[in-house]
Amino acid sequence: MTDVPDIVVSRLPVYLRALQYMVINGKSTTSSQELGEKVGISAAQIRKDLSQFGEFGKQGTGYNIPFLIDSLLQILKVEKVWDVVLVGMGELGHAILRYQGFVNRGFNIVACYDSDPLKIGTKINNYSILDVKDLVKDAKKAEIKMAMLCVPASSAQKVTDLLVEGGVLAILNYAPLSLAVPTYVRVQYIDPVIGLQRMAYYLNK
Amino acid sequence: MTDVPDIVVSRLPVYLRALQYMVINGKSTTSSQELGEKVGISAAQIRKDLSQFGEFGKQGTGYNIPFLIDSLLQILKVEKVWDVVLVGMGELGHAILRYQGFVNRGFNIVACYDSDPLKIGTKINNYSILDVKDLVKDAKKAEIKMAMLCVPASSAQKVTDLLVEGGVLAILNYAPLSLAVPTYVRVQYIDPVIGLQRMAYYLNK
DNA sequence: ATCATATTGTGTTTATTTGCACTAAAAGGG
DNA sequence: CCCTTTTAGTGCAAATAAACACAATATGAT
Ligand SMILES: NC(=O)c1ccc[n+]([C@@H]2O[C@H](COP(=O)([O-])OP(=O)(O)OC[C@H]3O[C@@H](n4cnc5c(N)ncnc54)[C@H](O)[C@@H]3O)[C@@H](O)[C@H]2O)c1
Ligand SMILES: NC(=O)c1ccc[n+]([C@@H]2O[C@H](COP(=O)([O-])OP(=O)(O)OC[C@H]3O[C@@H](n4cnc5c(N)ncnc54)[C@H](O)[C@@H]3O)[C@@H](O)[C@H]2O)c1
Repeated sequence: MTDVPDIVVSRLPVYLRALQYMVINGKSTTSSQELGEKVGISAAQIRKDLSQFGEFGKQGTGYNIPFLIDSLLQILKVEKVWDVVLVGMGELGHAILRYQGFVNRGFNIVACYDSDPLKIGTKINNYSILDVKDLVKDAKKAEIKMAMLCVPASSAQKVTDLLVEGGVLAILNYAPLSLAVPTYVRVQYIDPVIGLQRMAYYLNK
Repeated sequence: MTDVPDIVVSRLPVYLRALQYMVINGKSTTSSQELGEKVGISAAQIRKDLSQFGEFGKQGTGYNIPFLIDSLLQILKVEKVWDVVLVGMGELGHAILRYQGFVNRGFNIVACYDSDPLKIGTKINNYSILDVKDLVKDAKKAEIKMAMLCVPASSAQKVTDLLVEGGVLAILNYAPLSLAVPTYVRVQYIDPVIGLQRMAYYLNK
Protein backbone atom coordinates (compact mmCIF):
# COMPACT_ATOMS: atom_id res chain seq x y z
CA MET A 1 0.00 0.00 0.00
CA THR A 2 2.99 2.31 0.44
CA ASP A 3 3.88 2.14 -3.20
CA VAL A 4 0.82 1.56 -5.36
CA PRO A 5 1.47 2.03 -9.08
CA ASP A 6 0.05 5.19 -10.66
CA ILE A 7 -1.87 3.14 -13.16
CA VAL A 8 -3.77 1.38 -10.39
CA VAL A 9 -4.64 4.66 -8.70
CA SER A 10 -5.82 6.07 -12.01
CA ARG A 11 -8.42 3.31 -12.34
CA LEU A 12 -9.93 3.70 -8.89
CA PRO A 13 -12.01 6.80 -9.70
CA VAL A 14 -13.50 4.91 -12.64
CA TYR A 15 -14.54 2.07 -10.35
CA LEU A 16 -15.93 4.57 -7.88
CA ARG A 17 -17.99 6.34 -10.53
CA ALA A 18 -19.48 3.06 -11.76
CA LEU A 19 -20.30 1.94 -8.21
CA GLN A 20 -22.02 5.23 -7.41
CA TYR A 21 -24.03 4.84 -10.58
CA MET A 22 -25.06 1.34 -9.47
CA VAL A 23 -26.36 2.74 -6.18
CA ILE A 24 -28.50 5.23 -8.09
CA ASN A 25 -29.93 2.25 -9.96
CA GLY A 26 -30.82 0.55 -6.70
CA LYS A 27 -28.12 -2.11 -6.59
CA SER A 28 -26.48 -3.01 -3.29
CA THR A 29 -23.97 -5.75 -4.20
CA THR A 30 -21.81 -6.48 -7.20
CA SER A 31 -18.92 -8.69 -8.31
CA SER A 32 -15.58 -8.00 -9.92
CA GLN A 33 -17.07 -9.67 -12.98
CA GLU A 34 -20.04 -7.33 -13.19
CA LEU A 35 -18.09 -4.19 -12.35
CA GLY A 36 -15.50 -5.17 -14.92
CA GLU A 37 -18.11 -5.44 -17.62
CA LYS A 38 -19.44 -1.98 -16.75
CA VAL A 39 -16.06 -0.28 -16.94
CA GLY A 40 -14.41 -2.43 -19.60
CA ILE A 41 -11.68 -3.87 -17.37
CA SER A 42 -11.06 -7.53 -16.57
CA ALA A 43 -12.39 -8.93 -13.30
CA ALA A 44 -8.91 -10.14 -12.32
CA GLN A 45 -7.54 -6.66 -12.85
CA ILE A 46 -10.12 -5.14 -10.54
CA ARG A 47 -9.46 -7.68 -7.81
CA LYS A 48 -5.71 -7.15 -8.07
CA ASP A 49 -6.13 -3.39 -7.95
CA LEU A 50 -8.32 -3.50 -4.87
CA SER A 51 -6.04 -6.02 -3.16
CA GLN A 52 -3.39 -3.30 -3.06
CA PHE A 53 -5.42 -1.60 -0.35
CA GLY A 54 -7.01 -4.44 1.63
CA GLU A 55 -9.85 -6.89 1.38
CA PHE A 56 -13.22 -5.46 0.51
CA GLY A 57 -15.22 -8.39 -0.81
CA LYS A 58 -16.52 -11.74 0.34
CA GLN A 59 -15.94 -15.02 -1.45
CA GLY A 60 -19.03 -16.35 -3.10
CA THR A 61 -21.00 -13.13 -2.78
CA GLY A 62 -18.83 -10.33 -4.09
CA TYR A 63 -18.76 -6.73 -2.87
CA ASN A 64 -21.16 -4.71 -0.79
CA ILE A 65 -21.43 -1.57 -2.90
CA PRO A 66 -21.85 1.08 -0.19
CA PHE A 67 -18.93 -0.38 1.74
CA LEU A 68 -16.71 -0.50 -1.34
CA ILE A 69 -17.67 3.06 -2.26
CA ASP A 70 -16.80 4.19 1.22
CA SER A 71 -13.48 2.39 1.08
CA LEU A 72 -12.62 3.97 -2.27
CA LEU A 73 -13.59 7.43 -1.00
CA GLN A 74 -11.17 6.94 1.88
CA ILE A 75 -8.40 5.61 -0.34
CA LEU A 76 -8.77 8.46 -2.82
CA LYS A 77 -9.09 10.96 0.05
CA VAL A 78 -12.33 12.34 -1.32
CA GLU A 79 -14.62 11.44 1.57
CA LYS A 80 -14.24 15.12 2.55
CA VAL A 81 -14.52 17.95 0.03
CA TRP A 82 -11.38 19.67 -1.25
CA ASP A 83 -11.22 23.40 -1.81
CA VAL A 84 -10.25 24.24 -5.39
CA VAL A 85 -9.53 27.53 -7.13
CA LEU A 86 -10.41 28.26 -10.73
CA VAL A 87 -8.22 30.53 -12.86
CA GLY A 88 -9.41 31.99 -16.17
CA MET A 89 -13.03 33.08 -16.30
CA GLY A 90 -13.65 32.94 -20.04
CA GLU A 91 -16.21 30.81 -21.82
CA LEU A 92 -14.97 27.57 -20.29
CA GLY A 93 -14.35 28.97 -16.81
CA HIS A 94 -17.96 30.15 -16.71
CA ALA A 95 -19.30 26.74 -17.72
CA ILE A 96 -17.16 25.04 -15.07
CA LEU A 97 -18.22 27.47 -12.37
CA ARG A 98 -21.87 26.79 -13.10
CA TYR A 99 -21.40 23.03 -13.25
CA GLN A 100 -23.04 21.28 -10.31
CA GLY A 101 -21.20 18.01 -10.66
CA PHE A 102 -18.07 18.71 -8.61
CA VAL A 103 -19.15 19.06 -5.02
CA ASN A 104 -20.89 15.71 -4.63
CA ARG A 105 -17.75 14.03 -5.93
CA GLY A 106 -15.31 15.71 -3.58
CA PHE A 107 -14.44 19.16 -4.90
CA ASN A 108 -15.68 22.67 -4.20
CA ILE A 109 -14.67 25.77 -6.11
CA VAL A 110 -13.95 28.40 -3.46
CA ALA A 111 -12.64 31.26 -5.59
CA CYS A 112 -12.14 32.25 -9.19
CA TYR A 113 -9.56 34.53 -10.77
CA ASP A 114 -8.94 36.43 -13.97
CA SER A 115 -6.51 39.08 -15.19
CA ASP A 116 -8.95 41.06 -17.29
CA PRO A 117 -9.83 44.35 -15.52
CA LEU A 118 -13.27 44.25 -17.15
CA LYS A 119 -14.01 40.90 -15.55
CA ILE A 120 -12.43 41.42 -12.14
CA GLY A 121 -15.09 42.38 -9.62
CA THR A 122 -18.03 41.10 -11.64
CA LYS A 123 -20.24 38.43 -10.12
CA ILE A 124 -21.28 34.98 -11.30
CA ASN A 125 -23.32 32.59 -9.17
CA ASN A 126 -22.36 34.19 -5.84
CA TYR A 127 -18.71 34.25 -6.89
CA SER A 128 -16.88 37.51 -7.35
CA ILE A 129 -14.12 37.26 -9.94
CA LEU A 130 -10.88 38.09 -8.15
CA ASP A 131 -7.66 39.63 -9.45
CA VAL A 132 -5.05 37.03 -10.37
CA LYS A 133 -2.51 39.30 -8.68
CA ASP A 134 -3.92 38.11 -5.36
CA LEU A 135 -3.76 34.44 -6.30
CA VAL A 136 -0.43 33.57 -4.64
CA LYS A 137 -1.24 35.38 -1.42
CA ASP A 138 -4.80 34.00 -1.21
CA ALA A 139 -3.78 30.44 -2.01
CA LYS A 140 -1.09 30.48 0.67
CA LYS A 141 -3.45 31.94 3.23
CA ALA A 142 -6.27 29.48 2.55
CA GLU A 143 -3.82 26.59 2.05
CA ILE A 144 -5.33 25.72 -1.30
CA LYS A 145 -3.93 22.48 -2.73
CA MET A 146 -5.86 22.13 -5.98
CA ALA A 147 -6.59 24.32 -8.97
CA MET A 148 -8.34 24.24 -12.32
CA LEU A 149 -6.59 26.14 -15.07
CA CYS A 150 -8.75 27.62 -17.85
CA VAL A 151 -6.59 30.40 -19.27
CA PRO A 152 -5.32 30.55 -22.87
CA ALA A 153 -2.26 28.45 -23.69
CA SER A 154 -0.17 31.59 -23.96
CA SER A 155 -0.52 32.41 -20.27
CA ALA A 156 -0.91 28.89 -18.86
CA GLN A 157 2.73 28.40 -17.84
CA LYS A 158 2.85 31.82 -16.20
CA VAL A 159 -0.26 31.10 -14.16
CA THR A 160 1.04 27.62 -13.34
CA ASP A 161 4.15 29.17 -11.84
CA LEU A 162 1.92 31.36 -9.67
CA LEU A 163 -0.11 28.37 -8.53
CA VAL A 164 3.06 26.49 -7.59
CA GLU A 165 4.34 29.54 -5.74
CA GLY A 166 1.03 29.67 -3.91
CA GLY A 167 1.50 26.11 -2.69
CA VAL A 168 -0.89 24.35 -5.05
CA LEU A 169 0.05 20.68 -5.50
CA ALA A 170 -2.49 19.48 -8.06
CA ILE A 171 -3.52 21.23 -11.27
CA LEU A 172 -6.31 20.25 -13.64
CA ASN A 173 -5.14 21.86 -16.87
CA TYR A 174 -7.59 22.68 -19.65
CA ALA A 175 -5.09 24.66 -21.72
CA PRO A 176 -3.80 22.69 -24.72
CA LEU A 177 -0.14 22.37 -23.77
CA SER A 178 2.14 20.43 -21.45
CA LEU A 179 3.04 22.28 -18.26
CA ALA A 180 6.42 22.34 -16.54
CA VAL A 181 6.07 21.83 -12.79
CA PRO A 182 8.28 20.61 -9.92
CA THR A 183 8.17 16.85 -9.35
CA TYR A 184 6.06 17.24 -6.22
CA VAL A 185 3.23 18.88 -8.20
CA ARG A 186 0.75 16.76 -10.17
CA VAL A 187 -1.00 17.76 -13.37
CA GLN A 188 -3.93 16.15 -15.13
CA TYR A 189 -4.75 17.23 -18.64
CA ILE A 190 -8.16 17.83 -20.17
CA ASP A 191 -7.80 18.34 -23.90
CA PRO A 192 -10.71 17.09 -25.98
CA VAL A 193 -8.68 17.36 -29.18
CA ILE A 194 -6.11 14.91 -27.86
CA GLY A 195 -8.99 12.50 -27.29
CA LEU A 196 -10.31 13.00 -30.81
CA GLN A 197 -6.86 12.61 -32.36
CA ARG A 198 -6.29 9.37 -30.45
CA MET A 199 -9.44 7.98 -32.03
CA ALA A 200 -8.86 9.39 -35.52
CA TYR A 201 -5.81 7.12 -35.82
CA TYR A 202 -8.11 4.09 -35.86
CA LEU A 203 -10.54 5.44 -38.46
CA ASN A 204 -10.25 4.76 -42.18
CA LYS A 205 -10.02 7.81 -44.35
CA MET B 1 3.34 -0.45 -38.22
CA THR B 2 0.39 -2.80 -38.62
CA ASP B 3 0.11 -3.36 -34.90
CA VAL B 4 1.25 -0.32 -32.97
CA PRO B 5 0.37 -0.48 -29.27
CA ASP B 6 -2.47 1.78 -28.13
CA ILE B 7 -0.22 3.40 -25.59
CA VAL B 8 2.15 4.56 -28.31
CA VAL B 9 -0.70 6.00 -30.37
CA SER B 10 -2.03 7.80 -27.30
CA ARG B 11 1.24 9.71 -26.92
CA LEU B 12 1.48 10.92 -30.51
CA PRO B 13 -1.08 13.74 -30.15
CA VAL B 14 0.88 15.02 -27.17
CA TYR B 15 4.05 15.15 -29.25
CA LEU B 16 2.14 16.83 -32.05
CA ARG B 17 0.74 19.48 -29.76
CA ALA B 18 4.16 20.30 -28.35
CA LEU B 19 5.71 20.48 -31.81
CA GLN B 20 3.00 22.82 -33.06
CA TYR B 21 3.62 25.00 -30.04
CA MET B 22 7.34 25.08 -30.88
CA VAL B 23 6.55 26.32 -34.38
CA ILE B 24 4.51 29.17 -32.89
CA ASN B 25 7.58 30.06 -30.87
CA GLY B 26 9.70 30.21 -34.01
CA LYS B 27 11.63 26.96 -33.67
CA SER B 28 12.36 24.83 -36.72
CA THR B 29 14.33 21.88 -35.36
CA THR B 30 14.31 19.90 -32.14
CA SER B 31 15.68 16.70 -30.62
CA SER B 32 14.10 13.78 -28.81
CA GLN B 33 15.83 15.16 -25.72
CA GLU B 34 14.25 18.61 -25.98
CA LEU B 35 10.81 17.34 -26.97
CA GLY B 36 10.96 14.86 -24.11
CA GLU B 37 11.62 17.62 -21.61
CA LYS B 38 8.66 19.60 -22.91
CA VAL B 39 6.20 16.74 -22.62
CA GLY B 40 7.69 14.92 -19.64
CA ILE B 41 8.59 11.74 -21.48
CA SER B 42 12.06 10.20 -21.89
CA ALA B 43 13.98 10.83 -25.10
CA ALA B 44 14.39 7.08 -25.67
CA GLN B 45 10.65 6.62 -25.39
CA ILE B 46 9.97 9.23 -28.03
CA ARG B 47 12.51 7.73 -30.42
CA LYS B 48 11.03 4.25 -29.92
CA ASP B 49 7.52 5.52 -30.43
CA LEU B 50 8.38 7.30 -33.68
CA SER B 51 10.40 4.33 -34.93
CA GLN B 52 7.14 2.39 -35.10
CA PHE B 53 6.19 4.48 -38.11
CA GLY B 54 9.46 5.14 -39.91
CA GLU B 55 12.51 7.37 -39.67
CA PHE B 56 11.83 11.07 -39.21
CA GLY B 57 15.07 12.47 -37.80
CA LYS B 58 18.70 12.85 -38.71
CA GLN B 59 21.60 11.72 -36.57
CA GLY B 60 23.50 14.57 -35.04
CA THR B 61 20.86 17.19 -35.84
CA GLY B 62 17.53 15.86 -34.63
CA TYR B 63 14.14 16.47 -36.18
CA ASN B 64 12.91 19.06 -38.63
CA ILE B 65 9.79 20.24 -36.84
CA PRO B 66 7.52 21.01 -39.82
CA PHE B 67 8.39 17.65 -41.37
CA LEU B 68 7.74 15.78 -38.13
CA ILE B 69 4.45 17.62 -37.62
CA ASP B 70 3.41 16.70 -41.13
CA SER B 71 4.36 13.08 -40.54
CA LEU B 72 2.36 12.94 -37.31
CA LEU B 73 -0.65 14.55 -38.97
CA GLN B 74 -0.54 11.81 -41.60
CA ILE B 75 -0.07 9.04 -39.06
CA LEU B 76 -2.94 10.30 -36.90
CA LYS B 77 -5.06 10.91 -40.01
CA VAL B 78 -5.74 14.50 -39.05
CA GLU B 79 -4.10 16.22 -42.01
CA LYS B 80 -7.67 16.61 -43.29
CA VAL B 81 -10.53 17.81 -41.10
CA TRP B 82 -13.04 15.29 -39.75
CA ASP B 83 -16.74 16.06 -39.54
CA VAL B 84 -18.06 15.67 -36.00
CA VAL B 85 -21.55 15.90 -34.54
CA LEU B 86 -22.33 17.28 -31.10
CA VAL B 87 -25.21 15.89 -29.05
CA GLY B 88 -26.58 17.70 -25.99
CA MET B 89 -26.79 21.47 -26.25
CA GLY B 90 -26.78 22.41 -22.57
CA GLU B 91 -24.25 24.57 -20.79
CA LEU B 92 -21.29 22.47 -21.90
CA GLY B 93 -22.54 21.85 -25.44
CA HIS B 94 -22.81 25.60 -25.93
CA ALA B 95 -19.26 26.21 -24.71
CA ILE B 96 -17.93 23.49 -27.00
CA LEU B 97 -19.80 24.81 -30.00
CA ARG B 98 -18.34 28.27 -29.50
CA TYR B 99 -14.81 26.95 -28.94
CA GLN B 100 -12.51 27.86 -31.83
CA GLY B 101 -9.80 25.33 -31.01
CA PHE B 102 -11.08 22.26 -32.87
CA VAL B 103 -10.89 23.04 -36.55
CA ASN B 104 -7.20 23.89 -36.75
CA ARG B 105 -6.43 20.59 -35.05
CA GLY B 106 -8.45 18.39 -37.36
CA PHE B 107 -12.10 18.49 -36.31
CA ASN B 108 -15.13 20.43 -37.44
CA ILE B 109 -18.53 20.37 -35.77
CA VAL B 110 -21.04 20.03 -38.60
CA ALA B 111 -24.28 19.63 -36.67
CA CYS B 112 -25.65 19.72 -33.14
CA TYR B 113 -28.59 17.91 -31.62
CA ASP B 114 -30.82 18.05 -28.57
CA SER B 115 -34.07 16.44 -27.44
CA ASP B 116 -35.57 19.48 -25.74
CA PRO B 117 -38.40 20.92 -27.88
CA LEU B 118 -37.61 24.38 -26.52
CA LYS B 119 -34.06 24.16 -27.85
CA ILE B 120 -34.67 22.42 -31.16
CA GLY B 121 -34.77 24.95 -33.96
CA THR B 122 -32.99 27.72 -32.05
CA LYS B 123 -29.77 29.10 -33.48
CA ILE B 124 -26.26 29.41 -32.04
CA ASN B 125 -23.29 30.64 -34.08
CA ASN B 126 -24.81 29.75 -37.46
CA TYR B 127 -25.82 26.33 -36.15
CA SER B 128 -29.45 25.36 -35.87
CA ILE B 129 -30.08 22.89 -33.06
CA LEU B 130 -31.52 19.76 -34.66
CA ASP B 131 -33.87 17.13 -33.28
CA VAL B 132 -32.06 14.08 -31.92
CA LYS B 133 -34.74 11.99 -33.63
CA ASP B 134 -32.99 12.76 -36.91
CA LEU B 135 -29.56 11.84 -35.60
CA VAL B 136 -29.38 8.27 -36.91
CA LYS B 137 -30.70 9.15 -40.34
CA ASP B 138 -28.49 12.26 -40.68
CA ALA B 139 -25.34 10.51 -39.47
CA LYS B 140 -25.82 7.65 -41.90
CA LYS B 141 -26.47 10.02 -44.78
CA ALA B 142 -23.47 12.26 -44.08
CA GLU B 143 -21.30 9.28 -43.11
CA ILE B 144 -20.34 10.86 -39.81
CA LYS B 145 -17.67 8.88 -37.99
CA MET B 146 -17.11 10.99 -34.86
CA ALA B 147 -19.30 12.50 -32.16
CA MET B 148 -19.06 14.49 -28.97
CA LEU B 149 -21.52 13.51 -26.30
CA CYS B 150 -22.66 16.22 -23.86
CA VAL B 151 -25.96 14.90 -22.54
CA PRO B 152 -26.70 14.07 -18.90
CA ALA B 153 -25.46 10.69 -17.65
CA SER B 154 -29.03 9.43 -17.52
CA SER B 155 -29.45 9.61 -21.30
CA ALA B 156 -25.85 9.03 -22.37
CA GLN B 157 -26.15 5.30 -23.06
CA LYS B 158 -29.36 5.78 -25.01
CA VAL B 159 -27.77 8.44 -27.21
CA THR B 160 -24.65 6.31 -27.58
CA ASP B 161 -26.78 3.50 -28.98
CA LEU B 162 -28.20 5.96 -31.51
CA LEU B 163 -24.73 7.11 -32.51
CA VAL B 164 -23.60 3.53 -33.02
CA GLU B 165 -26.72 2.82 -35.05
CA GLY B 166 -25.90 5.88 -37.15
CA GLY B 167 -22.48 4.47 -37.96
CA VAL B 168 -20.38 6.61 -35.62
CA LEU B 169 -17.10 4.87 -34.75
CA ALA B 170 -15.52 7.30 -32.29
CA ILE B 171 -17.21 9.03 -29.36
CA LEU B 172 -15.79 11.72 -27.12
CA ASN B 173 -17.87 11.29 -24.00
CA TYR B 174 -18.28 14.13 -21.49
CA ALA B 175 -20.97 12.36 -19.44
CA PRO B 176 -19.62 10.96 -16.19
CA LEU B 177 -20.09 7.26 -16.82
CA SER B 178 -18.58 4.38 -18.77
CA LEU B 179 -20.34 3.60 -22.02
CA ALA B 180 -21.08 0.19 -23.48
CA VAL B 181 -20.20 0.04 -27.18
CA PRO B 182 -19.35 -2.66 -29.73
CA THR B 183 -15.63 -3.48 -29.93
CA TYR B 184 -15.28 -1.66 -33.24
CA VAL B 185 -16.33 1.64 -31.66
CA ARG B 186 -13.83 3.74 -29.69
CA VAL B 187 -14.63 5.99 -26.74
CA GLN B 188 -12.49 8.62 -25.07
CA TYR B 189 -13.61 10.00 -21.74
CA ILE B 190 -13.49 13.60 -20.55
CA ASP B 191 -14.36 13.75 -16.87
CA PRO B 192 -12.64 16.48 -14.91
CA VAL B 193 -13.62 14.90 -11.60
CA ILE B 194 -11.76 11.71 -12.48
CA GLY B 195 -8.67 13.88 -13.03
CA LEU B 196 -9.14 15.61 -9.68
CA GLN B 197 -9.70 12.34 -7.84
CA ARG B 198 -6.56 10.85 -9.38
CA MET B 199 -4.59 13.72 -7.92
CA ALA B 200 -6.35 13.84 -4.55
CA TYR B 201 -4.92 10.40 -3.79
CA TYR B 202 -1.44 11.91 -3.64
CA LEU B 203 -2.36 14.83 -1.37
CA ASN B 204 -2.06 14.75 2.39
CA LYS B 205 -5.24 15.45 4.28
C1' DA C 1 -25.62 -32.17 6.15
C1' DT C 2 -23.97 -32.35 1.64
C1' DC C 3 -23.32 -30.70 -2.76
C1' DA C 4 -23.23 -27.40 -6.53
C1' DT C 5 -22.29 -22.81 -7.59
C1' DA C 6 -20.31 -18.38 -7.15
C1' DT C 7 -16.64 -15.46 -6.32
C1' DT C 8 -12.65 -13.44 -3.74
C1' DG C 9 -7.66 -12.82 -3.00
C1' DT C 10 -3.24 -14.17 -4.56
C1' DG C 11 1.03 -16.78 -6.25
C1' DT C 12 2.75 -17.62 -10.70
C1' DT C 13 3.19 -17.03 -15.53
C1' DT C 14 2.95 -14.39 -19.56
C1' DA C 15 2.89 -10.19 -22.05
C1' DT C 16 3.87 -5.53 -22.53
C1' DT C 17 6.38 -1.48 -21.81
C1' DT C 18 10.29 1.07 -20.65
C1' DG C 19 15.13 1.99 -20.20
C1' DC C 20 19.94 1.18 -21.48
C1' DA C 21 23.65 1.37 -24.25
C1' DC C 22 25.69 1.14 -28.53
C1' DT C 23 26.43 1.87 -33.57
C1' DA C 24 26.09 4.84 -37.23
C1' DA C 25 25.83 9.12 -39.11
C1' DA C 26 25.81 14.12 -39.41
C1' DA C 27 27.76 18.76 -38.49
C1' DG C 28 31.09 22.05 -37.27
C1' DG C 29 35.61 23.73 -35.83
C1' DG C 30 40.47 24.08 -36.32
C1' DC D 1 40.83 16.51 -43.49
C1' DC D 2 40.32 14.83 -38.97
C1' DC D 3 38.54 15.15 -34.54
C1' DT D 4 34.83 16.18 -31.30
C1' DT D 5 30.17 16.55 -30.33
C1' DT D 6 25.52 15.53 -31.05
C1' DT D 7 21.81 12.62 -31.71
C1' DA D 8 18.79 9.12 -34.27
C1' DG D 9 17.43 4.35 -34.52
C1' DT D 10 17.62 -0.23 -32.39
C1' DG D 11 18.73 -4.86 -30.16
C1' DC D 12 18.57 -6.42 -25.67
C1' DA D 13 17.73 -6.38 -20.74
C1' DA D 14 14.99 -4.86 -16.95
C1' DA D 15 10.86 -3.46 -15.05
C1' DT D 16 6.10 -3.23 -14.98
C1' DA D 17 1.50 -4.74 -15.88
C1' DA D 18 -1.95 -8.06 -17.05
C1' DA D 19 -3.79 -12.60 -17.28
C1' DC D 20 -4.26 -17.11 -15.52
C1' DA D 21 -5.58 -20.42 -12.43
C1' DC D 22 -6.57 -22.19 -8.13
C1' DA D 23 -7.32 -22.68 -3.03
C1' DA D 24 -10.40 -20.89 0.24
C1' DT D 25 -14.77 -19.67 1.53
C1' DA D 26 -19.56 -18.20 1.31
C1' DT D 27 -24.40 -19.14 -0.15
C1' DG D 28 -28.39 -21.62 -1.16
C1' DA D 29 -30.78 -25.69 -2.68
C1' DT D 30 -32.02 -30.39 -1.76
N1 LIG E 1 -14.15 26.73 -24.37
C1 LIG E 1 -13.99 25.44 -24.52
O1 LIG E 1 -14.93 24.65 -24.75
C2 LIG E 1 -12.63 24.85 -24.38
C3 LIG E 1 -12.50 23.52 -24.67
C4 LIG E 1 -11.28 22.96 -24.53
C5 LIG E 1 -10.21 23.70 -24.10
N2 LIG E 1 -10.33 24.98 -23.85
C6 LIG E 1 -9.16 25.71 -23.38
O2 LIG E 1 -9.45 26.31 -22.14
C7 LIG E 1 -8.81 27.56 -22.05
C8 LIG E 1 -9.84 28.62 -21.87
O3 LIG E 1 -10.74 28.59 -22.94
P1 LIG E 1 -11.84 29.71 -23.12
O4 LIG E 1 -12.64 29.34 -24.31
O5 LIG E 1 -12.55 29.92 -21.82
O6 LIG E 1 -10.95 31.00 -23.46
P2 LIG E 1 -11.30 32.54 -23.17
O7 LIG E 1 -10.34 33.34 -23.97
O8 LIG E 1 -12.77 32.74 -23.33
O9 LIG E 1 -10.98 32.74 -21.63
C9 LIG E 1 -9.70 32.82 -21.11
C10 LIG E 1 -9.77 33.68 -19.86
O10 LIG E 1 -8.50 33.65 -19.21
C11 LIG E 1 -8.21 34.97 -18.78
N3 LIG E 1 -6.76 35.13 -18.64
C12 LIG E 1 -5.84 35.34 -19.60
N4 LIG E 1 -4.62 35.45 -19.06
C13 LIG E 1 -4.77 35.30 -17.74
C14 LIG E 1 -3.88 35.32 -16.65
N5 LIG E 1 -2.57 35.48 -16.83
N6 LIG E 1 -4.37 35.16 -15.42
C15 LIG E 1 -5.69 34.98 -15.24
N7 LIG E 1 -6.59 34.95 -16.22
C16 LIG E 1 -6.12 35.11 -17.47
C17 LIG E 1 -8.79 35.86 -19.83
O11 LIG E 1 -9.02 37.16 -19.31
C18 LIG E 1 -10.09 35.13 -20.16
O12 LIG E 1 -11.12 35.55 -19.31
C19 LIG E 1 -8.01 27.73 -23.32
O13 LIG E 1 -6.69 27.31 -23.10
C20 LIG E 1 -8.71 26.82 -24.28
O14 LIG E 1 -7.83 26.35 -25.27
C21 LIG E 1 -11.54 25.58 -23.97
N1 LIG F 1 -21.01 21.91 -17.69
C1 LIG F 1 -19.79 21.45 -17.40
O1 LIG F 1 -18.84 22.22 -17.16
C2 LIG F 1 -19.53 20.00 -17.37
C3 LIG F 1 -18.33 19.60 -16.94
C4 LIG F 1 -18.06 18.26 -16.94
C5 LIG F 1 -18.99 17.37 -17.35
N2 LIG F 1 -20.17 17.74 -17.75
C6 LIG F 1 -21.12 16.71 -18.20
O2 LIG F 1 -21.53 17.01 -19.50
C7 LIG F 1 -22.90 16.67 -19.68
C8 LIG F 1 -23.66 17.90 -20.04
O3 LIG F 1 -23.51 18.88 -19.04
P1 LIG F 1 -24.32 20.22 -19.07
O4 LIG F 1 -23.88 21.03 -17.93
O5 LIG F 1 -24.25 20.80 -20.41
O6 LIG F 1 -25.81 19.69 -18.78
P2 LIG F 1 -27.19 20.36 -19.23
O7 LIG F 1 -28.25 19.69 -18.44
O8 LIG F 1 -27.04 21.84 -19.22
O9 LIG F 1 -27.35 19.94 -20.75
C9 LIG F 1 -27.70 18.66 -21.17
C10 LIG F 1 -28.42 18.80 -22.51
O10 LIG F 1 -28.64 17.51 -23.05
C11 LIG F 1 -29.96 17.50 -23.58
N3 LIG F 1 -30.44 16.12 -23.63
C12 LIG F 1 -30.94 15.37 -22.63
N4 LIG F 1 -31.29 14.16 -23.08
C13 LIG F 1 -31.04 14.14 -24.39
C14 LIG F 1 -31.19 13.18 -25.41
N5 LIG F 1 -31.67 11.97 -25.14
N6 LIG F 1 -30.81 13.52 -26.65
C15 LIG F 1 -30.30 14.71 -26.92
N7 LIG F 1 -30.14 15.68 -26.01
C16 LIG F 1 -30.50 15.38 -24.75
C17 LIG F 1 -30.77 18.38 -22.68
O11 LIG F 1 -31.93 18.85 -23.34
C18 LIG F 1 -29.77 19.49 -22.39
O12 LIG F 1 -29.85 20.51 -23.34
C19 LIG F 1 -23.36 16.07 -18.37
O13 LIG F 1 -23.26 14.68 -18.44
C20 LIG F 1 -22.38 16.63 -17.37
O14 LIG F 1 -22.21 15.77 -16.28
C21 LIG F 1 -20.48 19.06 -17.78
